[in-house]
Amino acid sequence: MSLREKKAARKKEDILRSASLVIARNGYQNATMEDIAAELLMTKGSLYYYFKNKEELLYECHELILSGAMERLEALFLENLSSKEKMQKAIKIHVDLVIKEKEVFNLIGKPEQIFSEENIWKVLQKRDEYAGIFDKIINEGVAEGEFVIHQKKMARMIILGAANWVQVWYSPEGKYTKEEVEEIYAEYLLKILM
Amino acid sequence: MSLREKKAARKKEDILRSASLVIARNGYQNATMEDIAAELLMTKGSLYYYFKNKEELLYECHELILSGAMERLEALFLENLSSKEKMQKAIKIHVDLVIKEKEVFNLIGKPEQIFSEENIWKVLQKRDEYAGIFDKIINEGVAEGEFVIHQKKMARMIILGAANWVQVWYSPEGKYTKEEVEEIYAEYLLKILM
Amino acid sequence: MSLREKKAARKKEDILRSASLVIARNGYQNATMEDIAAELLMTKGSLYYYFKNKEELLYECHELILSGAMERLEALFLENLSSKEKMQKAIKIHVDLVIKEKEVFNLIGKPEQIFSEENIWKVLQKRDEYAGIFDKIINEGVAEGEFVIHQKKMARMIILGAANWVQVWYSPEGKYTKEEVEEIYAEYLLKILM
Amino acid sequence: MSLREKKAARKKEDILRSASLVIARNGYQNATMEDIAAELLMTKGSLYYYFKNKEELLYECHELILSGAMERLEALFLENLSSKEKMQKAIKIHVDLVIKEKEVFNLIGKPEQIFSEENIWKVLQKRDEYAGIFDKIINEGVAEGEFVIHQKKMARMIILGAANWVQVWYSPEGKYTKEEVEEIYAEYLLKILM
DNA sequence: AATGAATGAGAATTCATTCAT
DNA sequence: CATGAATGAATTCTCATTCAT
Repeated sequence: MSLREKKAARKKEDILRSASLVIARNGYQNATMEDIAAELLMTKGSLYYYFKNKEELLYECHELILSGAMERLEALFLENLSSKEKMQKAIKIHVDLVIKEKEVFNLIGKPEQIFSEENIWKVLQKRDEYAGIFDKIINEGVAEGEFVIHQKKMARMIILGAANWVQVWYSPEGKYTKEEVEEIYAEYLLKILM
Repeated sequence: MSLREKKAARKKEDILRSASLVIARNGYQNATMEDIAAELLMTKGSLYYYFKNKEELLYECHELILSGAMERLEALFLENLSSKEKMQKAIKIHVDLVIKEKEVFNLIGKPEQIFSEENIWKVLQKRDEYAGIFDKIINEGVAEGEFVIHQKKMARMIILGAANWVQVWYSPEGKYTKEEVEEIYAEYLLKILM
Repeated sequence: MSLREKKAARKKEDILRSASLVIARNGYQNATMEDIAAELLMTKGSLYYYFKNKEELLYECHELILSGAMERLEALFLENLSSKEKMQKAIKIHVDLVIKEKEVFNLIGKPEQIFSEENIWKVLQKRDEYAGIFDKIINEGVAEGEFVIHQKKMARMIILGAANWVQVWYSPEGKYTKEEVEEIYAEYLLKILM
Repeated sequence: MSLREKKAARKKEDILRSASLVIARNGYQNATMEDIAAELLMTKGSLYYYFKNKEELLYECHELILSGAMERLEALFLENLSSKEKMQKAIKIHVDLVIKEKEVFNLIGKPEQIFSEENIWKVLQKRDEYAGIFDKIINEGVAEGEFVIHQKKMARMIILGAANWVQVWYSPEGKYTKEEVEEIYAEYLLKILM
């Protein structure tokens, strides 16, 4: 990758980060290309130099954020952890993600309303991969007798669903710090698996 | 209430029901007044006879659905039930609601993006009242020693959050019936309180 | 057709007429929806009440103009005319059309640059039908020995092509009146068929 | 002309040739500077080193193509040909040009929609010069008794107009070769002058 | 000479909302 | 009451053009 290309790649990431921010603030539909550009002190025209259209921009946001989170999750398998510990850490990572990326993450919920044919299945696939990591932890835990649960998929849905909701009520000015929330969620949600 | 008023009130409810449907299908932003009217074989102009504007229409949808659910929840206190039983039934009612009203219910999540100043606090208030019923059950359960939990609010958030997420993945064509989902959720989520 | 519908149909025609005018003046690509609306003292938003989009609007322009001309051409077959006379009258009608509708007519030339998949073949079809009337006159004339020509299609192309070009140079302020042009074209182009 | 200048001049011609191609394919308005540059494996920014703007580029296309054609036409006067022969050859040259340069040539039709004040009259002038060659052949033919025609200008309009239209329908995959079309057009159009 | 990047002035289109009838 | 019609503000996207490097 040449210097030029590196620079361009960095710029693209900058844009994605700003976009995430604006989208998190206003919601996807309410975030206009103008808003996103303004955040970067650019003009909206310039965004189209880097991204073919708004959907593409969003798609790459989604990709960036989810990929980052997946890396963190996968790293858990390199450490020497019990399934319980793995799941607790995974929950914390997920809550962290949800709080930091708010809206962008939330849109995972109803991609059909946002993405077109060509992207939708890639989005769903990525989401499945992401969820798959949690499934893997649950399966391992069950296999090793650490977890006792029959409806494994359902348990995963509950865990991720509960954590996603944090986005809705959490505020840094609130009663709990992010770390406390992570801690409590990790503890309580683990109960479901026991 | 005169006959005329009664008729109007019934019409209003019809509209709200159609609106819920369309919004659940397409999402709030994607549901146009035209779509909503079309569902009722009306023209969009007519909607404005009954509702001041789109926000108002949505607000009343929200009101209608939540009020209905609250009635059902409150009825639980008239029966002679243990806290566990109450919570299980409450969860089932909530999951039922979430599945049936999908999007409309979901928008509870980010009212700031949709409602204006004047409505927002009323919406938040209603939501608090709704959540308050779950809090009440939890509090009673703790007082009576049925539940063992310290972070009571957080537990309630987890329960409602997890249940809200059902909206995202549930499909009537899927592996589980609505009743099975309700059953499993009620069972698993109760673990959090024990 | 109810009164309402008649009114709407008339309005649609008004719009088409204005659109033709503006398109004739500026060319299709340069004629903005705003321009077209302004000509009618409307706002561009209103145009979308009557036409789904710009292409649709243009398509109907095309349809209207060509249909009108075809009626006039077909009427020739009801009169008792020799093929020569028919062709002369047909040429006059065509020149009249070309002068009056300038650009709108011209765009027939390269519909691929303007119309999308769904409309293009309808446009081509219509164009073929139109040209078919000239073919019919030629064929009859040849059958009856009035015309002597081997490459019949080519002759028709020459006649219509030559007449289409009038659009480019004709000006009401110029040396010839419309009627004179029609007369001379009818006379000279007939030579090709003899 | 220095070596540098020669190189630049050659590059300019390359660009013009590519531009002609792209414009012929897509039409002037649809041909973006990007498209034209891409055809040459350049970036659009570079085009502005050679041409002031898009109009200028088009203007020079026009100039190049018409000048080339005029040279070929003028060469006819150096041969020892009858007026009939001259006109037939001229028609063939023109048809050849029309087929090869399609769109670029066609835009001669409505220069007002494309060129600005400063260029328009130069364009019109060039066009008149071009047409003037045909007029000259006609005048000579009439003077020498080879042609019999009163409305000489009109006859020229018919001849050029008919030939211009070839652009619209001709396809190399069609029934006739370019040479056959030229032959037939030359033969039939000559009838007008007799 | 060439290019990557940015810009800004439109253009088409959508849609909540209004209003006369 | 209901509707057809009109509006205008907002939004996405396009592209010729510019300019620092």
